[in-house]
Amino acid sequence: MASTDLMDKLVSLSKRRGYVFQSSEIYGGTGSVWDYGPLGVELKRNIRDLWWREMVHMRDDVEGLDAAILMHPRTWEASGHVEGFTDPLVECSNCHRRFRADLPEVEGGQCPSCGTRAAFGEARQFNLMFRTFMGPAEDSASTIYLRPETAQGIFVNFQNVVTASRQKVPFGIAQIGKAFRNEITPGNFIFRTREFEQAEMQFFVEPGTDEAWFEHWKAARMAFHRGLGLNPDKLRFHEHGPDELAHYAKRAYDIEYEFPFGWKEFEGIHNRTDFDLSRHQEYSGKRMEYIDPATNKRFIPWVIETSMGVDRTLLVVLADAYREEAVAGETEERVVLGLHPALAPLKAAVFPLVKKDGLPEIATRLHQELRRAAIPSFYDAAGSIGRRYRRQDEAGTPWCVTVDGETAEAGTVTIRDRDSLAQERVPLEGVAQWIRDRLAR
RNA sequence: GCGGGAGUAGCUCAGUUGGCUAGAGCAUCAGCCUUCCAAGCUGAGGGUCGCGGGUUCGAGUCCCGUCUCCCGCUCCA
Repeated sequence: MASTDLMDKLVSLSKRRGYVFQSSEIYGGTGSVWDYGPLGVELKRNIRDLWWREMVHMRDDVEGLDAAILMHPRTWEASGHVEGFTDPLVECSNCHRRFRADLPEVEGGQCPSCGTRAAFGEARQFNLMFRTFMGPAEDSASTIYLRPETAQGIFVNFQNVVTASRQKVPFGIAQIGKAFRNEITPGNFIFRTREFEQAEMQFFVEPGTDEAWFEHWKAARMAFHRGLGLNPDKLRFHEHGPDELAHYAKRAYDIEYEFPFGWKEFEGIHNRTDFDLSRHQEYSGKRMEYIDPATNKRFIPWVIETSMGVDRTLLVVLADAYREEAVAGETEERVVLGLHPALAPLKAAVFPLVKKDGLPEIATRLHQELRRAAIPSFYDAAGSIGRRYRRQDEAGTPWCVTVDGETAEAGTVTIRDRDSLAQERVPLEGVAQWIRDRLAR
């Protein structure tokens, strides 16, 4: 399948089935902002929940946090974002490309792209941070920012968490939340948006142990994505060269996925050194040192960060799951979202084979039972049985349970597998357990 | 912000040199049919043709303006 095609198909399927809608569509849409529909919100929750389970619940050395989006403005001076995210840019009058005003060539009056000795015009300020006002009075004293990354909420709470949780270094703090950036070039569906969600963890370590922990988290995070069932051939690491490193990073690896529009990062593992805590110590005047209770050694911890884009991961999951395949005896291909069952918005759909002979009643009861067993289920009696299977294929539902003529006599139903199309007869009262067993795998 | 492309139903589109009440397929909904993989039958809902102005007896169609989206340009999750 042609790759740009695939993106169009994903956008289209997302809207058709209720995964992703464009924001404010009735007003013509808002650039680079997207809403998650009924299935999308479930998929996103599942991604968050799996991440949280692995990063927080399954570990003794990571604590959770949910910090506010609005933070004291000094935070962003300390973090370097006021400086690093505000670039004076000039535009070449010949090729219309923009460049940082402080590039040597530009200062020398030559365009780095087309090489002409071009007129650059006035430098304009590009601020990548969203600005708003704290309090109703619009004066400069109350200007604050929407956080451009969630990490700072963790750093400013470092001492609070140490005290409250009684954790000892090495340990981490994890949180999931929204961040905002006025990207110059948003695009590619939900890949680069101006409002986005991060799932990130800052792991605090003693200086000198940072390299080992970096390797640990690098491996752990890749293992996580493989565990989601993603095609390993489409996953890889990319190490940042010296000129790619962010202002705070000593070493950085991206985890990249081969999207239809190329290999792109959807998670970063960064060695942030002691940059952030040191800067907060400097700017706030508060001690950011950690005192090892065993040795009384004092140090500002180094930080290994894992930062995953939730929306990007959702796009990875959709792109990786989408397939079209021929069905024996049919001209139409079927569209399947082969989502890992743990990610699938609906785990099961329940159908009466036909709308008579009491089949709908039995199916409805089973549907209710599944829901009570915490198995998200969907009841559908509309259209032919094949049509209903196909609808669930597109929704990514792994199992369809059909109540048929044998159900009343033999007490069994069929469970149809989304990927193999195979059907298995299972006792009516054993359906919930059958599904639970497979979800636990 | 700059350059290019595009806006007609949920989707894909048709709509003639301006001319009847703006259509089709798919999708959706209701009913019928149907005992396992989208294809049958009957019916229904859904459009101020992106928005505003102009020309005209008459504008989806022509003119002007405007908005939005998509694609490309020193950003990163």
